Amino acid sequence: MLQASVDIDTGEALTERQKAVLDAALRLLVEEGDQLTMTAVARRASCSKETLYKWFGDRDGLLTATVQWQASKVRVVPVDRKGLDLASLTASLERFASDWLKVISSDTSIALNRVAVGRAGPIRRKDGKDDLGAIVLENGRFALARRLKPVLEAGQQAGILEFSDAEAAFRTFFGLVARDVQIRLLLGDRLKLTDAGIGGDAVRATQQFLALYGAKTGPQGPPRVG
Amino acid sequence: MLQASVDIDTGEALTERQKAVLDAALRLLVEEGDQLTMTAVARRASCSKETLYKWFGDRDGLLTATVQWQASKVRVVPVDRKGLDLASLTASLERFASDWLKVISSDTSIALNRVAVGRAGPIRRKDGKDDLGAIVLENGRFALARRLKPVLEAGQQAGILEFSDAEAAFRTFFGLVARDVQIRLLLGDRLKLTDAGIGGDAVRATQQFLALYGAKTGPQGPPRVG
DNA sequence: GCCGAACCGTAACGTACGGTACGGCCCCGG
DNA sequence: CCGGGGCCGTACCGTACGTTACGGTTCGGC
Repeated sequence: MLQASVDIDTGEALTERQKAVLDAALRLLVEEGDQLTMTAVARRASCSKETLYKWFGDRDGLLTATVQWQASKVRVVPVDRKGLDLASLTASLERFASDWLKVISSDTSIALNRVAVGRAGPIRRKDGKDDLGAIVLENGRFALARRLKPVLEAGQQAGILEFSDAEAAFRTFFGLVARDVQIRLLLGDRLKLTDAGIGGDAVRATQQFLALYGAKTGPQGPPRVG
Repeated sequence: MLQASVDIDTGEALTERQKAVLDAALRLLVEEGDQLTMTAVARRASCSKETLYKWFGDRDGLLTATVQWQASKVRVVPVDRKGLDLASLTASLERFASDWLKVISSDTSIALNRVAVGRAGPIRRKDGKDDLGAIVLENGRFALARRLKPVLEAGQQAGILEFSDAEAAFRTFFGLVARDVQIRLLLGDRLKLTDAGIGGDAVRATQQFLALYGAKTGPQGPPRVG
């Protein structure tokens, strides 16, 4: 059968109607998890199953398009590397930490990660091509690394941070921020994250990271850890 | 219909034959992921489906019993709190970190977490009772906390560690050890963890943890972080 | 040796769901 | 006004799989 067009591109060429259908699928995914059916999507989106199959090929294509559609909705705010000092670096790191905690604790992220994890089994992908897990990883953890690493390197060049491996530094920051939150949420733990709690965690993680990677020769000593 | 006996107890009262069946199911789970069928389990275990249903009630019961069976296989090695010094505490923490990394990177753990995550959707469990996610969480992350917290508190009483909240300290250690490993593996990332790499990560995480929570008034200063 | 219980192997049933076909409606170019 | 393409709604098909039923076999107790 002919491949649907949205199977290959990055999901940019979508009509408004198609976006609405994918939004409906996304909402359904959040509500019902992986066992959403094509019939349910068609009913929720007020479209016919025939249209779904024409647009997205099969159930896999619909799922992939939905994940890519959600991924395309998160956009990056670049950080200016000019006039970087400890205060602005701290603020940036806290911002990253707070944003990341908000993302991984959101219903949408949890639902998407659930379906991607569930489909990442050993023998999936007969064509070996799409792979939801790779998409989620690319737009989650790796996207965060791409955004954060320039900040870390700028901090290094400004003499505020000290590390030999930016990747290792990033992964430490990642661990300090996320800790056990994501796996607990994915496993269904009723973990309540308030805005205040997220803010406090962001501050704590940032302070811990600075304590580990802050330059000892800087204008001031490493901040205390609470 | 009558409830099967193993549905309610902790999985202790299992015959050897039943254990063999669960081991077969476990192997199949690792190989094929969540889409293992009752027929496949019966064939692999050389037993009849009727027996499976008599013993475990339904597919859910078989899955639950399998997860509990695997959980019951990991046993705890208690740590002696006598004669605790920095060296022995460091060794203990490195041991915990190494063990934990080995666990979360094992095929069995990945497969079990996959199925538990996949089944932890919003509306699962009509009876609201079993919940694979809770079982995995209880025997994974929370079991680790129960084992590690006494060590941390012993370190605190020995004047080696300083913290006000043992739970927070544990979660930081957890984050420093696991970082992004588990979510990447669950999402299908081909992350290769060698024994040497695990050992190095355990040392690094332990040093970072001691740098953050080591008592500043101790016999020696906080160790340097590599 | 005989009986019943437990169990194996397999066939059969029912259902849910992915995927397809078809009739009808709307809209747009001619 | 007419024809065709795109889409909706729905009925339909095929299959996979959970679940049940049944005949045959083994085994422990008497």
